[in-house]
This record gives sequence, structure tokens and C-alpha cells, in this order.
Amino acid sequence: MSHCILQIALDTPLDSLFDYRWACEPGSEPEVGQLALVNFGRREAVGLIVAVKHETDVPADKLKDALAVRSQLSPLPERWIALARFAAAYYHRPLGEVALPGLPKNVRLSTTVALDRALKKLAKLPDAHDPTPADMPVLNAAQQQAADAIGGAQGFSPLLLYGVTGSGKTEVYLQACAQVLARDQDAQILILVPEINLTPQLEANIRARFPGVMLATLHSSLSEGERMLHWLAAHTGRARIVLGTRLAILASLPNLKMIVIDEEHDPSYKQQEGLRYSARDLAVWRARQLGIPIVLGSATPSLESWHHAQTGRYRRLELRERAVRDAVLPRVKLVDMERDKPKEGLTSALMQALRLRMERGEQSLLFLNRRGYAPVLCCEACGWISNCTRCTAFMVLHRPERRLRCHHCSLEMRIPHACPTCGNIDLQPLGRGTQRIEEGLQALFPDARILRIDADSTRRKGSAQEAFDTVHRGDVDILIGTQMVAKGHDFKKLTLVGVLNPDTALFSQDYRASERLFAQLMQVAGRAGRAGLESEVLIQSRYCQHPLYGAVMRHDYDRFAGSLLEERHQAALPPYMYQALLRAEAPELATAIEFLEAARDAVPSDTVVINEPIPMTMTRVHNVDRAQLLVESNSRPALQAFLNEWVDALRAMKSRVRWSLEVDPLDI
DNA sequence: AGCACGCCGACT
DNA sequence: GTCGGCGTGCTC
Repeated sequence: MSHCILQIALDTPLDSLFDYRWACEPGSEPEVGQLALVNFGRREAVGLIVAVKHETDVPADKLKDALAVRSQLSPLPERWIALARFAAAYYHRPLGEVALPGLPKNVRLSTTVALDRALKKLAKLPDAHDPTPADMPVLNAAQQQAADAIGGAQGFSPLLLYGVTGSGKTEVYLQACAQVLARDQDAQILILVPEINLTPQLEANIRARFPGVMLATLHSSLSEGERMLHWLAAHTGRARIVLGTRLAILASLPNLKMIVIDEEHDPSYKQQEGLRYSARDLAVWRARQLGIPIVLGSATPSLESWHHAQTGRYRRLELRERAVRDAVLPRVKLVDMERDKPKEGLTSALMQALRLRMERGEQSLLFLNRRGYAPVLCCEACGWISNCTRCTAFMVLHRPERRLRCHHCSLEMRIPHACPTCGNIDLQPLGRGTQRIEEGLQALFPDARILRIDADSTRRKGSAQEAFDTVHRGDVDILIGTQMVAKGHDFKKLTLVGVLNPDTALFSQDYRASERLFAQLMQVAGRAGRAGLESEVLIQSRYCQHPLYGAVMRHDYDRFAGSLLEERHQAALPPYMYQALLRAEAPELATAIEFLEAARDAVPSDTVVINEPIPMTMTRVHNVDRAQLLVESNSRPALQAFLNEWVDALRAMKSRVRWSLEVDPLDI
């Protein structure tokens, strides 16, 4: 028996590939893209075969035999491996760390029972495929034009679908899907949404529209068994529509013919830990690689995409009107909190508006992006405040749970009955979170059916869906919630949106804060009046003259985006500048800073600006201090070339400080 | 990152 | 006497 050499990518931070021996007859070698089980160090691991060779530089005493090749699984396509290679190179991580976590855990086990079971289950599913849509609602002219432009696009076509909230973007996606599926019997379509909460509604729409088409969902709350089955359905080409959150961008889709990114501006498309990729950016890369259309839909596009549309790299499609007959955008009013002093967080204007909705039997939504009862507890006698002992943050008061809780390290304690420093028993909650608003509302409107939806009220699996169902059934008069309720949902009877405390974002250090606030306000405002009922949005503010609110009142994304882009241009910020961020963490801040200072001097460059190390805004989290170093360049290739050298130099420093590199960071 | 080896402190 | 603390060394 002769043998060959398999070059294998493994999920490890080591920046190299590993060679293994594999006994086989010439001509029957394993294929690139297959998975193999190997001994790695003292453990077993499943890796991806990225090359099959006949020689290796690895000394014979180190070379091991691979244990098994997963031949029941068809190889991952070359193009999928190319996607993983690109992501690995662009985000400066080893290939294995990109490629393997994208696969379901169950194919990476040393046993194949789960894989075999899932394959058997998939084989039993009926094979009928009928792309005929169940019905096709009539589109308005703008929608029809957009759907035809998408459905008829040839080759790589990035399309920015800019449509006001309620303009029927979903219907455009569905009809474009119908065109693609009708044209190509094998076509697969990938649809991404920002968060899991939005999948059930869209999933139901897709299933109702395409009853004869296999749909697979991919998101983090699937069980391992489900994930495996859905992933296989995509990989084998049987699922024609794949609906998922950002992680689905790494799904294997051999016949991918179109990608849809809904709410493309949404920050959840950026992974915030581990491999910090942007699913939206990878999606655009993937569409270019395959030469297929990609639809980026939003009422408030990211400035990056907006900029691309203006320079002609993306084609812009517009939906200026709401789709439902006679439905108009809600009227947005500002309530000046300096003149109309709030009681329990609510101005009299907002209370009156709530009362009116109660009388009419319509629903109201109060939006406050702050969970808990109060963001801080304090002692008025001595000035003590509920600081977290492990983080540069306050411990948030959670009254129903009777706890103080740090939202960053999840440290918890009972609410102290007396001030820990002076013994004063009269501790005061300062500020308002959703729980406190809920309590105040209950007192002000004893007859109202009030429901709070936030991360705390929906911890249990499935409880978020239950809560949304309750609202849809009409069993709620006043809904109070965080950003969870701001996105995507189509509440038919909702005619009032109250925004409670948006001002803090106006003065944030983060240059993206105003872009985000604008998007958030437009999005939450868009929950109102979708079914044609007259509706309004009340924004409580102390800074009513701020131009951002003026733009929200006029529903004027266009001009607002223009002025933000102008500012970004002046200040040399993205999208006119390309950035990367080196983060370091250590028990002492000085250690992290010292590491970054060494990093700053490690590789000189005249095409990249290397800034000074600074502590992160929230310096300490869970007892580690964090600092960061920003590098920027007006040329992406120059930045990438620098990062290549830099990462090598940083690895060579062999520092004990933990560090990580983020390309295209969102938060600085 | 895992995972094991290795050499010093307080417990059944 | 050993259980276990985390330093450091290696992974084809």
C-alpha cells in the first residue's frame, strides 16, 4: 500500500497547516475539501484537507497518520475554501480558525454517528421541488421595478434597495426569489437577517409563499441536531432558500445564485468576538466571486453602502412610498422635556397620546434602550454609587430580581439595605430602565395591559416569540422594550411610538453614534402605522433643536447621510479611511500599554498612520484592563500589506499579553 | 487555544 | 503523605 500526504487546516490559533500521511492506492487519494480525523497533539481533531501531496518537509518522526477521512460527506467546494481563505487573509487569522468553526459541531466529532444519522434523515425527506409561488401579491410600480431589476440582474450586481420602513422590501425579495428559482431549477438563495428574533416571521412568509421549496434556517439557537441537518441541506444543494443570521454567510451553498442582506446597516452583521468578520462584507465578496446579484436592503443604509451607491459601485433601487394602500409614514414630533417635565419618565404629551390610544383600542410602543430598573444605585448622603468591583461600570439595579447586576461581567449581588460606606439606609435609584418605566406605567394606567420585552424578560428559549405573539394577537395595549422591539416587526394595530431617552447618543465619543441613533429612531418609528392607521412618533428630548432630530422628523435619510458623509470626509474617517485596531488586555493597564507601545514601533511604515495606544473607554472588564491602538490608511491594500508584516512581528514578540486585531472595527 | 508535565503549598 | 495552583512547552 502506498500513501499520500494530506495538508490539513485545523482549528487552532497556530498560523500553519499540518501534514499527515494517508495510506491509499494511487488514483484513489482523498479530495481537497474533504474532512479528516487526525491526532493533534494529545487530542483528536477534525480538519479540512486543503491539499493532497506526495512529499512533505515534515521530519518522518513527527509525521503522523490521519485516522479517517469523512468520505460520506461530499467535499466542501473549492469556492467555499476560497471564501475561507479570503476571510482568513483579510482578518489575519489562520485558515483553520475560519473554516472549521463554520461547520456544525457534529461533523467535527471523532465519531460519525450524528453525521450518518443526519444524512439518513435528509435522504428520507421528500425530494419534490416546485418553485411555483403560492400567490403573488400585486406590487406597486416601484416595487415591481426593484424586483425585476434584482431578478433580471446578470453577473455580479450589488444592488442597494433603499426603501422607507413599511415600503414592502420583503415582498420585493420574495418576488425576486421567485424569478431566480423559476429560471434555474437548482438555484440556491441565501437571505440574511440581523437577529434570530426576525427569522420566525420571515420564515413563515417564505414557507407560505414557496410551499414546494425546501427552506433551511441557520442561526445560533438551533440545537446541534437541527444545525447539522440544515447545514447538510444547504451543502447538498437540497435547500433552495437558506435563511439565517450572520453565521450563515459561511454556509456551504454549491448552487448559490443570489444573496439578500436585510437591514444591511445593522451592527449585528459584525461579529464582536473571536473572528471579527463582517457578514455583509463577506457576502459582497462571495457575490463577486460567484458573479451573482446581491441585494442590500435598508431604510437607513450604512454610510459605507450609501457611499458605494453614490460612486456607482452599487446600483441604487428606491422605494419611497409605503406599500400598504393609504399607509403614510408616521408623523414625528419632538417633546421638549425642559418645558414638559416628565413624571415617571413620561411627559404629559406622551401620557395624553397613550391615553388616546387606549381609548381607541390601538397599541403603543415605548422604546428605551436601557434594561433593568435603574442604571445605578446611589447614596445621597455620602455619594457612594454602585460601581462594579471588576469593571469600569455601574452595577444596574434589577428590582424584580432584587439584585444589582453588572451587564459586562455578570457579577451579581443582593441590593444592599444600607450604604456600604456610611450606613445610610435611604439608597436612591438614579435614572430609568425598562423595568422602572413598566412600574410607573402600571401605576399611571392601572387598566392597561402592559408588556415589557427586553433581554431580561425573554431569557427562556422561545419566550421572546411568545411575547411577540401576544402583541400580534392584540392582547397588549402598551409595549415597552429595548432594541429587541425596534427591528422588523409588523405590528398591525400599533399607532404610537414613544422614544424615551435618546439624547445620550448625541454626545457620544463614538463617531458612529449619530448614524446608529438615526437608524434606530427611523427603525422604531417605522413600527407605527404599517397597516394604514394614522400614527405618530413622540421623541422626548432636551435638545429638540439638534439637526439629527430635524432629519428624523422629515424622514430625511438622504440629506442626513449626505451631511454625515461630508463630516467623515473632512475628518478623514471611514468610508474615506480604512482602519484596524490592535487590542491588548492585561491585569494591569500599564502592561497592556507597554505592549502596544512596543507594537507601535515594531514595523515602521509611511503608508499607514500608527496612532498612540490609549485605554479603552471602558478600561476594566472582569478584572482585566484593556487598551487599544488604531492604525489607519487611505488605501486598503496598503493597510493590508502593513497588517501582514505587523501580525508576524507581533507573534514574534512572544509577549504574554493577550492581544487581538480587528479589521474594519465598528466601535473605537 | 487545549492539554499535559512539573514543581511548590494546605488538607482528608 | 496527596490534591491542586498555574508557569511553560508543544502541537504535522
